[in-house]
Amino acid sequence: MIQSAALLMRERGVEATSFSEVIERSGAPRGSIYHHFPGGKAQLIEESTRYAGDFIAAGLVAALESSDPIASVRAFVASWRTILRESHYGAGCPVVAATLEGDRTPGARAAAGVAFARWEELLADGLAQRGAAPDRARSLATLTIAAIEGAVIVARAQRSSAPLERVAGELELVVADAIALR
Amino acid sequence: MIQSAALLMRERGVEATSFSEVIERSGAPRGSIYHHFPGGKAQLIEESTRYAGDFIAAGLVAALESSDPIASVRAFVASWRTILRESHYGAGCPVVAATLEGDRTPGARAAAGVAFARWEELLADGLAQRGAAPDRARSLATLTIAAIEGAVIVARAQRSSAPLERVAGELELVVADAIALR
DNA sequence: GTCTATACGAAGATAGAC
DNA sequence: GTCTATCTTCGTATAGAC
Repeated sequence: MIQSAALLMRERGVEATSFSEVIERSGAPRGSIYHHFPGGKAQLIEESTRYAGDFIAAGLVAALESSDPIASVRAFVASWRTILRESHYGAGCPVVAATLEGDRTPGARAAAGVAFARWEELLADGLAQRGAAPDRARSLATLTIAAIEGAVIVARAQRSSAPLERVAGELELVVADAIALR
Repeated sequence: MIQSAALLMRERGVEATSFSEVIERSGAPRGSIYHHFPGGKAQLIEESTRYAGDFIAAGLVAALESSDPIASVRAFVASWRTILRESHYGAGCPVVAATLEGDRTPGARAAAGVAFARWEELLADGLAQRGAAPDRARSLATLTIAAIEGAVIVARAQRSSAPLERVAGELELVVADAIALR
């Protein structure tokens, strides 16, 4: 159910993700929703946000296995490209969705903040260890994550991966520069 | 009503923006909703997205009045900082909201795509005219818009303007580099 | 144009049996 | 744990009077 909710969140947003659809997609039994999630929808969304945050963090760790930081950025971008393409630009990031409609589910928004911070930390450490100027590693990481998340949104609106490709190209230049400056 | 809807969209998202609240905030008469918007909510959201897109484009034009492209980026960032601060990190970008919940309102998503393209065009032209390497102006513009939109989201999730500041700093470096390389 | 009243559906949540 | 049934609320949309 948590996974299904995350998938629905990234497609439709939090508010448009209903229990009915989560049940339908996950095949979970109707009657046990409030047994597993006594906190109701807010709890489900919060846990799904955490799940998605961890999932994407794992992808980031995998991308950072390369010793080349540019290859890492490229691998991270590639995973988003795949999501966009396979969903016909209908799916984005569940953590972003949790942020945007977070006033009604403060727990989910907080979980989104934690997820972003975690990704940033992973990426900043990775960049610093792989030759990026240490004092710039953190802001580079923030830029990378923000730019990719933003690019995914623009790509969905325009139903084209071109914005993501342009952003990816620029990010590669920036990372290369930051390493050369060291 | 269009303006009120845009304000609600940027705070709560499309799905959570109800006619009742639009009426309440705008002071418009209940009975005339479907007189002015025969297409119902979808039409209202679509027109609000266009309105917001034009509004932000106008801000971008104003920011581009400076002859210094870095000052332009700084001015654009400043307007987002103000929105975040004044809303206590409760408000983001209505055009982003229209994109994320766009499956149910394809017209609004399309309007969002047009808005992003327009901003990108304005910024790319401005950067090219102000000394940015011509062949990079467009991808620089995409990066700038995507990164700022992404930073606004991260800032909301973390209830802090720090991510926006870090992204702004990096963007200034990138733009400065692109001009120096010319 | 704007009003009131209302139809209609969907969603979250609860109760109590099994 | 899971089921069925139901409650309540809320949202969009429509109808028809003024």
